Amino acid sequence: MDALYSALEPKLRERGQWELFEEIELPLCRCLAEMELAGCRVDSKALSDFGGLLSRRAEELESDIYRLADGEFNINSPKQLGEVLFDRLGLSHGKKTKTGWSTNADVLEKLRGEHPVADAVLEYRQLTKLKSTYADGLLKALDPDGRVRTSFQMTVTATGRLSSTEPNLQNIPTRTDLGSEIRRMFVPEAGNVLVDADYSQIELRLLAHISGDEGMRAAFLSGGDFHAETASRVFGVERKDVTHEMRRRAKAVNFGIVYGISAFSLSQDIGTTQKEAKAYMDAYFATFPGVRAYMDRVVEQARTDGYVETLYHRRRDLPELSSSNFNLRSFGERVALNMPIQGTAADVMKLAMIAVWKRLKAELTQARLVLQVHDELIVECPAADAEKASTLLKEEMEGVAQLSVPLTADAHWGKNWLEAKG
DNA sequence: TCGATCACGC
DNA sequence: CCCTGACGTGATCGAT
Repeated sequence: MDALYSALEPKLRERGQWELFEEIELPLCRCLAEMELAGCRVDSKALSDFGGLLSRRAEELESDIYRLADGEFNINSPKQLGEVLFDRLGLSHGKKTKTGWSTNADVLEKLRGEHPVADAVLEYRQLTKLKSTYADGLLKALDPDGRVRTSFQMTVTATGRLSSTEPNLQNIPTRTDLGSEIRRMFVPEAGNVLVDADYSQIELRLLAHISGDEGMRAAFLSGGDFHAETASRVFGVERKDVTHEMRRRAKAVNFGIVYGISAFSLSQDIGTTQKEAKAYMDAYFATFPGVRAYMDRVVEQARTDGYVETLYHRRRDLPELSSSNFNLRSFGERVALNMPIQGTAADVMKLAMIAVWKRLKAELTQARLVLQVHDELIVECPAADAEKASTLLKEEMEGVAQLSVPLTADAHWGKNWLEAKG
């Protein structure tokens, strides 16, 4: 230990990362260890019943697909599926992969009007994914005491996020009604509840803070619906005249900006022409000029330094920026834009976890942190402590960093993870 | 065993 | 014009 400290401490200090180590990474270790040890209780009966339901429905779809395709084949093989769809049935193909025509969800959705088998395959894919990865996967990982225990990795991601393996509890379905049923099967011990608290728009708030863009800061300070506020400013209409479609498009632009999106991908996202998507991006940058200035600044700085860093000095090296390969260089630029935002969000969440963990130890000894999903924390506690735990989570998550825009978190509780999501 | 494809999360 | 959204994990296929 002494040898490691004497070798590594000066290196960290030189890079301005000693505080990152002492105040974030090191104290987080114990917190994560306790979370891993606590695990999450799963209703195994409900899970295995659900698995049975999925199997039966997948089997029905399987025979539908064989009938519609006029022959049997391995639906799980993209190669065989592609041959059936594009060679035998002659359906129109979209983009290519390295090995043939793509059969991904994007492509199948476009084929919906062309042949009923597309819809059947989409549904088949959803069911078999839920069955194999979640129903079977979680049952396989179940410990004898009825709890699943993930492993949180601190040294895997390039941005400072955690990752979760064996089982991955950071990608439990939420998007579809059928998929989110899996969350209903994450339950507390008898007499307990699950409390779920999540940051609202943390990455966009950090973009507003870090870029210092006045318009974007004002949109958050107004306390309203941020995507609708964005739409109002970008489309130049009164807040009350923002349509559902305008909000949807503004949301897609907000989302894409954080990742360094192109006009092409944005147009794919919102279903417009590339020209129209570019017009939205231009309007966005005209509305929030500080964001564009920040993006130019961060890429320029990254080219000079060879790395980017978060507010807490977590660093990512970017050798890609000096590549002669256009695609690789472009990738480096997108990473330079995204890492400081995503990474600072990860830093903030880690600080919040440490703060929550300390206060729970002092004030709610029966409560324990059980999961983290990037912008969301889940605590299991006695039902009688639900209100206190919710308040504690909200206070610590919101108070952990002082930004030039409000940092807000919402907390709910329930008798399972789905309910606790609120 | 491993790369490719696909699909789930944020 | 290049070619096209960050970060992850896991199941499955199929070539080796």
